[in-house]
Amino acid sequence: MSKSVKKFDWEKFFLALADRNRLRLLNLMGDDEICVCFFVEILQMPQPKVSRHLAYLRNAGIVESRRDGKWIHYRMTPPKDEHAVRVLNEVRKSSANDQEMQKDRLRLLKVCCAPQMPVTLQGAPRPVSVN
Amino acid sequence: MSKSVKKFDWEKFFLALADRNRLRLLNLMGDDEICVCFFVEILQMPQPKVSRHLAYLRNAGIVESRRDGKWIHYRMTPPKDEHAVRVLNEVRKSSANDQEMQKDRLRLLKVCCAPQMPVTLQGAPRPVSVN
DNA sequence: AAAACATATTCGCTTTTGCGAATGTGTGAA
DNA sequence: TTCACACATTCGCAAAAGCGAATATGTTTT
Repeated sequence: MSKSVKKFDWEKFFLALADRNRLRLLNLMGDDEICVCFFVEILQMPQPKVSRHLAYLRNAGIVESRRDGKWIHYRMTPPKDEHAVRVLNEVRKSSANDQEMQKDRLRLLKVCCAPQMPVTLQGAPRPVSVN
Repeated sequence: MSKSVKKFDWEKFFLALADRNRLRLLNLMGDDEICVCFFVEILQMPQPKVSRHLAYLRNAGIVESRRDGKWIHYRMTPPKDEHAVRVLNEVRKSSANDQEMQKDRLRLLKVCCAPQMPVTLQGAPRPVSVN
């Protein structure tokens, strides 16, 4: 058993990135921790769909989650492989140039900073960097 | 119509990379031009399978092909998006650390440099950098 | 304890992907 | 022109992915 650490699974990693929904989720996370309800609100997707895609990213080792009472926060986490880390950086840089991705981020900012958040988000914990 | 150039398709790009067969093909190409029969011989895969995966890579804008008499050579080509180019560079660097990928490259070297190539490759044009 | 809430998972279903087998296409040799 | 060769494409099927709907799980509120 040459190594106890399992080899990084590139297939799973790329498969996780091969979906626009998931790229949008990653884009929204950025350097922050965001709770699921925000994804649902911003991306206007049914909650199970969001959860499914987040699970996909989690299984690929791209994001981690943290429970906070009723809420669960997701954040990006550096993959086990250094090259994969750099791939993700490129993805993020690329998202910065993308029309729809920019819109998503703007929507997130607008929603979070609004004096009163939408009904569906009443009481939800805002992303940290927006506080 | 803000731009006449179509946006780079990240989904298709990552989907193309999300398959070990295709990663092995890319690894064998490296900086060279290689003809299909070599892929078939080295990877020990049925020819239609190899062609299908090569077509996948071609459609994603990752490789190009060139006809040379009966033979068709494939080579990597820089994607339209600069970030995608860097992603590919990381993939290649990562392959350099991979056990099976190394074996594949060794097999290629050994087969090409042998005084007499295997029967299935008699007369086939060797990859350039091996000449 | 029960109800309300945020999120995760399961269940059918449709669409897509990958495969081997068979067939098609373009090129050079006989 | 016929054949052989290198490669591409098509076909039918099995496996996997994505989806909405329904349901399950864990947490807080009442």
